[in-house]
Amino acid sequence: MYLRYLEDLDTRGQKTASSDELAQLCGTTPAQVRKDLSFFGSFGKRGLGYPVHELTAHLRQILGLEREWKVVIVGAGKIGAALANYRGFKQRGFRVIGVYDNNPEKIGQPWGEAIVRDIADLERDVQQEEALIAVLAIPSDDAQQVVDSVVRAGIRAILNFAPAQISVPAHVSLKSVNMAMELEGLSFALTNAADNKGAA
Amino acid sequence: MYLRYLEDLDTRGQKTASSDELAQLCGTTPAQVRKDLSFFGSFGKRGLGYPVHELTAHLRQILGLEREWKVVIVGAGKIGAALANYRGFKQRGFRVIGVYDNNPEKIGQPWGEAIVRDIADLERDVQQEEALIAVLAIPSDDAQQVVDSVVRAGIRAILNFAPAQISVPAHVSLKSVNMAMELEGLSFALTNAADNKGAA
DNA sequence: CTACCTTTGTGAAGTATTTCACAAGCTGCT
DNA sequence: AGCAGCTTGTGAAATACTTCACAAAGGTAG
Repeated sequence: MYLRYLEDLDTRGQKTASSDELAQLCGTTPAQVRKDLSFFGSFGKRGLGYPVHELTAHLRQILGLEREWKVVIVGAGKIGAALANYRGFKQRGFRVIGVYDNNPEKIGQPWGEAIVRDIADLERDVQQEEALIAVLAIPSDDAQQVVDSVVRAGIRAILNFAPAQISVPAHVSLKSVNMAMELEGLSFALTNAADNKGAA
Repeated sequence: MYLRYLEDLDTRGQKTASSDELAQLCGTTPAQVRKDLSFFGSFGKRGLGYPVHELTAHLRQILGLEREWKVVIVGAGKIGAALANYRGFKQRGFRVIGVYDNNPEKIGQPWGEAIVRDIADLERDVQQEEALIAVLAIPSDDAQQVVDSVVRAGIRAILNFAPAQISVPAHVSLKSVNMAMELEGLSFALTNAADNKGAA
């Protein structure tokens, strides 16, 4: 989160930013900003604040965004399309090396810059290309099966959009995004609106 | 999260579930499950576990899913399409009353069951229909402006997919989903893979 | 060079969350 | 009915996270 706002500031040519300023941008507190950043090192100058450009570079390194990550997208539906189109990925060093689906009508169709491939080739391609990240945008029923397959092929991290609980071995990182659950969280907030506060 | 798995169990006809079982499904601990549920009441039977069907009903009520929520989707791009198509919403009581865009080529086009409307009508429609939830799937630059507009019109909760920091008055709930940030989290996990564990 | 203003980095204090552990309660079996 | 085997609900302990508050620096103006 800090990285995003620091990049904005950097683009605008701002040289330094205080913990106070970052806190306001990120919707947190100055003390929080300082504690967070100090976990990774001592980047600021007392009396001045944090050097914007330098700190973005540090954060990029910490997050591992200096290198290029090869990503496969599984599922050529609407969510897959939204992701493949998302130019933020390329900018951040996430290169989509393939889009896969099991629907014969979709396989072979052009799709942005790429062509939808047969999910049967997924495991082989991941292994050959040494892709490390997979994005799952497929129905829940198929999710675990695909996960097992890409894990066999050497995937190390999975971003899951299927509303299903998925299990992975310890060496694989998993993050799930469930849109229905997000909306339900809002429903809860509205229903119990007594102490309702706007949150980020 | 509990609700999702309880519904699964209910569909499969399971009558009761222990905190142990729920914990395994949800990737947490039995003590956590019991503490969480006990916050809202005493639903379980000692020696038996939690009555699946009854508990789902309780949770739905707690989450405010008994009623219907009117939702507007702003942005008729890929993400908007993914959301409008998502049948999970209807099932959960979220009724999409309109899809809006500012692109003249899209306005008037059929779109699933609906027709894309002019974003200029958004504020009026929200007010007339008394929609309380807005989903934002638009470019970052326009986000805050649209937020201000729908807030004026009476919106009470916003689910934001634009990678922008948005501010809302205290009586409006806001949830943001940022896909680039999710991937960056995975990048961090892979980079610092020393103590890398699979997480939900 | 000194006085003064600003802002970091960080122990300590204060909150919040998670886990432990066990009494109390339910069911079924003999 | 009494016992045995589970499982909840919950104070207390342990752990994690956030906020406070202030010494230590860096900068600036005179």
